[in-house]
Amino acid sequence: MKENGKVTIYDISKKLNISAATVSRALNNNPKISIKTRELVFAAAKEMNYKQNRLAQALKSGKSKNVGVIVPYINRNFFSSIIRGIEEELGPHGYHVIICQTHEQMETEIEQINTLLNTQVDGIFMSISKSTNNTEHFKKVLKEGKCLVFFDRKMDVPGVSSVVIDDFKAGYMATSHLISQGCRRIAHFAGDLNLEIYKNRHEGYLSALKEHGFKPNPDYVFRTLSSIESGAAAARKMWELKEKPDGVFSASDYTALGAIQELRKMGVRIPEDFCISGFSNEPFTKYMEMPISSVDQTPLRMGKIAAQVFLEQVDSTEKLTIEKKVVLSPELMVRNSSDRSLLKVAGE
Amino acid sequence: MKENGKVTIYDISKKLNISAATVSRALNNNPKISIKTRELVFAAAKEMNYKQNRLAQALKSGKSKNVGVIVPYINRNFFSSIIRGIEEELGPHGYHVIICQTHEQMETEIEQINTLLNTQVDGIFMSISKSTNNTEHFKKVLKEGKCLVFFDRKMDVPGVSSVVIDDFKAGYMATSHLISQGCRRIAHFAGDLNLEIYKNRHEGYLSALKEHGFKPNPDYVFRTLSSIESGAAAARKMWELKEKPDGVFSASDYTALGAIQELRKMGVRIPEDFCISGFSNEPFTKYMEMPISSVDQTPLRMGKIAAQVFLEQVDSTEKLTIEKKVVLSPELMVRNSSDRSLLKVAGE
DNA sequence: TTGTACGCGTTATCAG
DNA sequence: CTGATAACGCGTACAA
Repeated sequence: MKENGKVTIYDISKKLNISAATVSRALNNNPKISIKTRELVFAAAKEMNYKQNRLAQALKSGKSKNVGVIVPYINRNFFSSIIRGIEEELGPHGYHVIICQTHEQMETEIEQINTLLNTQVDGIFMSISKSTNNTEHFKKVLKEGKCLVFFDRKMDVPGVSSVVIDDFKAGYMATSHLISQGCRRIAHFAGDLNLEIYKNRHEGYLSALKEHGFKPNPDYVFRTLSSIESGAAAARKMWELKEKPDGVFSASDYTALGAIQELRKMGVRIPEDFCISGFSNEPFTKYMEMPISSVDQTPLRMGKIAAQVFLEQVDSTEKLTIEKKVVLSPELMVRNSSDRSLLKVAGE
Repeated sequence: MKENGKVTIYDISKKLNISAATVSRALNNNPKISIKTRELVFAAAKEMNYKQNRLAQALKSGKSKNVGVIVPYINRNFFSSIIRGIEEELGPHGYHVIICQTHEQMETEIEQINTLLNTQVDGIFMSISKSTNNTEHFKKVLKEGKCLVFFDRKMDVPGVSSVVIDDFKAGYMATSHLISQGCRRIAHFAGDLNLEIYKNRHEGYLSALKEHGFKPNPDYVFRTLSSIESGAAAARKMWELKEKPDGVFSASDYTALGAIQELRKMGVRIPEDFCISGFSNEPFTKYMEMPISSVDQTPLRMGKIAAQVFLEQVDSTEKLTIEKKVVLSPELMVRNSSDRSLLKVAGE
């Protein structure tokens, strides 16, 4: 055994007095090799503690068996769950997952894409940053012949596949649910309406209102950030209205939480006086004493499906650029913050 | 521009009628190259949209500029925060982070290590799985001359650095805090005492009791899992005791949460009748209507420091195998579930 | 200051 | 079935 643990097929070939090419073939189970030689090689390989050098393999084949995943922040539950899905789907196929963060900055997003391409990844998965307003860097990925898959936050780029949830439907579902609970003046905490996902949630909200015969009231739509403070502020503004809402569909769980805290301070009873549904199914929503209804985006499934789309693409017969758009259905988790069905029974 | 975007230093050298070596040197800012040539090369490189192939570089240099991070599950807040810390510290140094999951299985842990070594990573960061009871695979990493750094869950292996928090101190702090709040019969939800971290928390708990003149009561120590159900079960068992505890230091936030829910059902007032502190500072603990006290393990910092340890190691003058043990101090986050200081004031 | 030649570890092609 | 040779893209002694 050599010092630094770097055993190559050459070392094996010398020991066995055969050529390195033969060793390589034996190791790769090439059919045109004698069983005897193969066994000899495997035995020697094991004995010498040989390991394939995937770097050399990659350089030769042009396939690194690495993929990059770019997200705003990896320690957000939603993103880390997606990454988990990708890893679990791709791992068994021999891929490694390289992670990158953008911190919501387009410049770093561009930089991350560049370094990933330098590293010769076989594909890139990503959720675009909030500040991204340009698609040049995405096109570059395609130009290099690499596969690109968007998840959740996407832009329309020809040739790029995407996996998202149906945000329109999610908004529609949540709002309809509130209506079914007896809410009549439903507000909306909208998030950044420049982002496709928030726009779609908003439209789903409007659609549900109209379909049930309610006239949307622009005063009921609040621009919010995804934070507790923003939710509290929105709640206060909401309560200054002449005709106070009796429910809200919030495009963020954090905003929903802030609103709940604020409304409680003001003595509003939930869900009796006011129903609320959040978005993302953040872990905390189900742990509260008053669990918060929320829309689950099934991130694990999202990651797995994104990975499957990638696999189809790379396995497919070469240059045929497929573009696949997968739209997943969200799941509404109804919890106490919007569930009036058990109110009368609860006589504790 | 070539078809597949694969521009090499050869393409540049041809275009400029110089040798590839000169191009390489110019690109690497080798001092012994004329400024004029350098500028010519840079201009051509930019124009031809040249990108360094890090794979080839890595094969040549023996340094891939990739590190692997192995954790049980990446979508646990604690782990994803550590990974974030590692990425943010290492990214600026040109490293990429490859993530792997063990699902708490030693066999997959071994496999992940092997494939990471095959990929020629420059180092491996990891938190060992619960079922790991053997150090052979760790030694193998060292034998290959790669740097290994444990974080949080570690084993003692000569030559391996580690970054952990002081679990003993954490247990001591939390327990002392409960005592300071007037608790006299303090229980402990212990987790898996075979794991070093839980053992240390338990010992910190015992130490605090003794130091304050309390005699530890074995009946007050409960073996628990890190789950809500386990916490509820422990609470019930606890309440069957003749002398009921009046506080608990839980080694897990989930267990603490389960206990709180169960105790409330039984009409126990928190923190008046019973104080509780959890562990990990999971996001949900601070969002509850009754925020839960918890020990913050400062995972972001932990990741950054682990990365720094790695950098010191690889930058150091070669084979000198350094072994660095960093022990971080935990931070106790005191919240309502164990804070009696404001009880009399609260007259709302 | 620049060019030549070689090697990193592997696989594919072409002979034999 | 097996061996020699080239090539993937880059960096670097050595020579000029």
